[in-house]
Amino acid sequence: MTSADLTPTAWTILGFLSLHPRNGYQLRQAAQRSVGHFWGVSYGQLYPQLKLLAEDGLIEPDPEPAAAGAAGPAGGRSSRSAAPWRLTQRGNEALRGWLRRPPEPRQLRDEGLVKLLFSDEAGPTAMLELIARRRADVLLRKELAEQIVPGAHWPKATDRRPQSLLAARLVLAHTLTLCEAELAWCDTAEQLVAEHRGPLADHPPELRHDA
Amino acid sequence: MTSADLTPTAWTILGFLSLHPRNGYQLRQAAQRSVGHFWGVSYGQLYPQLKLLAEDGLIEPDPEPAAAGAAGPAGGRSSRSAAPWRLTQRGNEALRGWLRRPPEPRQLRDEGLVKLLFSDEAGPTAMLELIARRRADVLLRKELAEQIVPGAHWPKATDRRPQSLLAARLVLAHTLTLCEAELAWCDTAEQLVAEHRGPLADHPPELRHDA
DNA sequence: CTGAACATGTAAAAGGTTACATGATTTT
DNA sequence: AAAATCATGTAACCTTTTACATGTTCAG
Repeated sequence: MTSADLTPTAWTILGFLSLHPRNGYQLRQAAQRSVGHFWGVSYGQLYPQLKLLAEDGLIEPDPEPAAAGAAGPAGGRSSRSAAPWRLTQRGNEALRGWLRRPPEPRQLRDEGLVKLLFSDEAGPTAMLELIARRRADVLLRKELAEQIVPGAHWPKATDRRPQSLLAARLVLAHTLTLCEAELAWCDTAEQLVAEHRGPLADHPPELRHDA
Repeated sequence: MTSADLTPTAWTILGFLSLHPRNGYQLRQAAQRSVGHFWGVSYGQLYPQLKLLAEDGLIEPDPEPAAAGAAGPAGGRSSRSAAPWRLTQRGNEALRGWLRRPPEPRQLRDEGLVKLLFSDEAGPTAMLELIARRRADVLLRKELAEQIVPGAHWPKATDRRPQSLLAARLVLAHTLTLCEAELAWCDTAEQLVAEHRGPLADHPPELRHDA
């Protein structure tokens, strides 16, 4: 049970703790902010998983010797926040093992797209509504991502800071690229619906999407 | 319990049946092929849901009077296939109601991205591997999508065929657009990792991604 | 005749989300 | 003093996935 059996949520916890120690609340916040749109972490899983990880000896309470230096606006916890967790040696090893294994295939559940697929009979207005809603969602996602500047506010005193911030930048770029592509799709999609509404569309004779 | 309470899978079933009648097996195949990459439908859910939908009077066995016309390579069921289901009037109404309601927010679980985010310490090779794997996945997804021609092989005799095939085209375009964007990201990402590996990267002083 | 594809189901387990419940601390 | 934020947890529910189990039909 030492290394391979953890739940996806548990691995995420280890990952975030590998950047620096935090408590449960901070953990969920970090996850929410930085990977929320492609990796949900809910309280319901978080605390039980923390307990399990601690029992397995993969994480432990941080003695937090790092009260050093400037208690700047970012670096220091104000007076007393709850006990942060940190990775143990074994936790670190487990994390590295996980990172080396090939990732699970990505899973997407996009009800909006499904509705769109079936909306031929529902009419162009319904389609436009789905597209508009999607645009709004993507726009929001993109704006949230743009507020992220990879790595800022890393606690100064605490070590363990990754040598580079390349990874964070790559992930950020991924988000932005896909958001932009999806916005572009929204434009074309709206156009196509509009065109279709007008000339009543001659559609090619034989085709196939579902069989 | 008539209309609003169905599971996501059940709505998908209704959606596909609204295009034309099919049996469970065909249903799963259609779902797999056309929306598999953004909407999973597994056998474990499928048959129980079919039963429930039938009990609720939203679907019923198709009397299949449509043995008419050419028994071409595509149109006709060869000799005897299993009983197909079709939408009832109430099923159709329920479906339309669902289509009008705003969709659930899309949910993504992308372990590859999470691993990438934590792979700074794992090194450039690990990163490149993650990117390469992603490229392969996306490429496959794109190729599968390209084989789809919206609407072909719709059973000729059966009516209920949507007036347009616009919806299928939009969904297809969505898939292709996003695949291409992701492939472009793979290119840049690989480049960035390579650059980083070389000059040892001067990275800007203060930043922030997770806090 | 043999293997592939067709076809339908069940049971168990895993996992996640939501809602509920509670209390401390900090800010207004 | 009240409200917001911090903080930790539990329990029920809901779904999906996976594995198992079985039988038929069709093509080579």
